[in-house]
Amino acid sequence: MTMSRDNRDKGEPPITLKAVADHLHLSPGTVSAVVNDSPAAKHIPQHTRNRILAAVRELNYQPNFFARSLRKKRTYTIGLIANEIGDSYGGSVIAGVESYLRQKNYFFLTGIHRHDSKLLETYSKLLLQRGVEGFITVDLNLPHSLPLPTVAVAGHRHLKGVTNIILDHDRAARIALTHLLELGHRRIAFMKGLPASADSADRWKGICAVAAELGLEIDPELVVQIESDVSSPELGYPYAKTLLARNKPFTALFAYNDLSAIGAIRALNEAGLKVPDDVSVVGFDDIESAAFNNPALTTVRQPLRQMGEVAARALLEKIEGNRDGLEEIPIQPELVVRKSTAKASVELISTPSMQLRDLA
Amino acid sequence: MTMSRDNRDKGEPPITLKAVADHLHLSPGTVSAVVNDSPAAKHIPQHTRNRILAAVRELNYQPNFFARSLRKKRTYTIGLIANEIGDSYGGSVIAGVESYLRQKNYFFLTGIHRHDSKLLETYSKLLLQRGVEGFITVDLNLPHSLPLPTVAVAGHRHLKGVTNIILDHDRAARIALTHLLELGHRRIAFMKGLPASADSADRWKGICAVAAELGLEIDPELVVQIESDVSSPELGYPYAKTLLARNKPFTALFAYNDLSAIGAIRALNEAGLKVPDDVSVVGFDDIESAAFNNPALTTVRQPLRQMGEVAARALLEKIEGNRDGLEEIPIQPELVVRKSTAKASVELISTPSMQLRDLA
DNA sequence: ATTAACTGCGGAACCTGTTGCGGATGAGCG
DNA sequence: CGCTCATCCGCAACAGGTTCCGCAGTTAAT
Repeated sequence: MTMSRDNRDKGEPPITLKAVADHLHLSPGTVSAVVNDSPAAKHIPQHTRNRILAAVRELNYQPNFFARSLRKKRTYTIGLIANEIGDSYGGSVIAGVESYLRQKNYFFLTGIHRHDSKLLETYSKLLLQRGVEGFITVDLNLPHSLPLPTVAVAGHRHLKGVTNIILDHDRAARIALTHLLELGHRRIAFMKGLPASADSADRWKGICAVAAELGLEIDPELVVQIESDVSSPELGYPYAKTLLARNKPFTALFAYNDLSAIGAIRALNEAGLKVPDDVSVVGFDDIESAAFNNPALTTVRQPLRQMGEVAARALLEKIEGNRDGLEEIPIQPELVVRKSTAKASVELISTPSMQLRDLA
Repeated sequence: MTMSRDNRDKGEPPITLKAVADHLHLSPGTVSAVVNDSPAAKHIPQHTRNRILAAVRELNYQPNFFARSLRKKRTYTIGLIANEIGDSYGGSVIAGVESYLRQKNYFFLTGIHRHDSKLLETYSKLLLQRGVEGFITVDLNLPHSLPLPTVAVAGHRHLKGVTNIILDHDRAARIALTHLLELGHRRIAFMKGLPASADSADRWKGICAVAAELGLEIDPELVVQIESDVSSPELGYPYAKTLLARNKPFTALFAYNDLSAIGAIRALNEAGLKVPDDVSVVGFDDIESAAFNNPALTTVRQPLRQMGEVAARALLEKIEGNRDGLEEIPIQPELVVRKSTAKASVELISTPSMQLRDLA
């Protein structure tokens, strides 16, 4: 019944360095030197090397990772601190990190804090104990710098030893707003992101700067602040409702991200407004479902996966080069025009589209 | 310029057990016993314990994880082998795993194989070297069992020592087909999943069995086999086109999963068919974007996050209890009726809806 | 008054590799 | 033949904990 497998206790004992050495009537030190091709092996003749390498293969010797780490103080492991692992933003970035680390034979341990700042502290301690050699944070404003090389994806604070991977939010605002202006939109509504989301402040600053430059006035009544912290389109739905309830006409909406754009479209449809006929909607990120939303979303693309790869590469350079590296790595966004934006209809500007809803 | 931080070489030396012991004029062994509250500490009086614990706090002693692992042969780490980390299916399961492991102070290392079977072998070796104590696989048919306790999410092979977490595909087929039949659908098209996806075979078996039982005939011409391996709605789009090209009328489509359903809806729309007016579509999984698709997707919900949690719990029980555990843990699906299914229109059955397209 | 049992803790071995130092061996040279 | 030097490799310390054994000293039981 309780037939224990006892993989830990019984079974063939693993092949240790000593076992290989005994097998060859050599000392562990010699075998170690050859296996690692260390400077100490300078004077080991080829003949002996071959014998050792053959035995290593024959016995299928696998060095004990922990013994090695203990001695060398290298773990080839980094800590990845993110808000969530299953959402489309974090998931894409993490996939990028993973694929770069894989090439370099590194692994990562995750600390998923779900915006709980206490968890953040706990995690950084736990990961430190586990010997990570650096950190990557995703969509997080670090309250203070960490005691190891760090790369922050979408981090904005300038902290000692932290490299920020940041999108060019000015350009992002410029391409999105120019697109909407060219389509004839003047009354544009905006969503501001959750303050806990690292990009929120900069993205908004970019929008304000570019709007001023382009002569576009931002009506405070057409701006809503997102307050909830979910990573589903539920993120945009209630705030679009709020916007509609203000009864101020608008012909376009620049959402905080794709999720909130999709939720907003749902709310607009429910109010009897068609996208893009009555209202154009622009998203942000270009997550996978953006292209397959109905209507397909016009959005500002962030190369999320690539940002993950760049972050991983920058971190390994800091770790292995033992240098501080760049303080900032800019990433260029790109406008992807799909079906959720169209020419502003003139009538709707004079006859506020809101009234359609009021009649219904 | 090249001011090296050298966190690894310089800086205060970390507090070791020996440092604490010296500070207290005790031996490392004694301190260790108290810190771990081990049986050896049975005879250590409270007074001494307090002294030790106070010093530990005061000096902020953090045991070296690697030294500990080396000696105890426990790592509190598991290996997670999945196809992809950033997609909505894998991401949700992984989020569930993470949240359970977190509570138990375990971590996980990932092996993302992207359906490359060589990578799978490489990964299981690498993870083994890194001392993982068990494996969780996600959406993968293991070719052979692994030398450690394993839990397979959506695994179907019966292998020694492997616990499968599987959805009740019979029930899944029953609730979906019953729903469609009740709406009057008789000509139902199906998508079969990629053979590399672990659920494909069982899901199809369930559909065939239940269809037979309910007296529904499956027309082979209304069945398409998915052959591509992407995790975006692109997964369904071309296959829905194929289906349409066969020119066989159908009033409903049971897609392989939500992604393929969303892609299929796009293809149907492009062919001039309205969902659900002309064709009803049922998805599978209930990923986050299903609810916010337009039309909102009727789908068979798999509690993915919960499946991840259950997998993690089952694995830790196997590891810590040193038992084989259950061979199978069934999970119940649930039908979520939204807006992509509706009554079959009678005319469309007699006048095949395909002809609408042919006229256009 | 022995003896046994218990208390409190030190010492040493062990886990598995890595590394600096130096010993042994043989060849070359004067 | 003795000396030097290069070659090849073993030894032992070390990384930081864990755990078993057992020594003293004290207390309780016989």
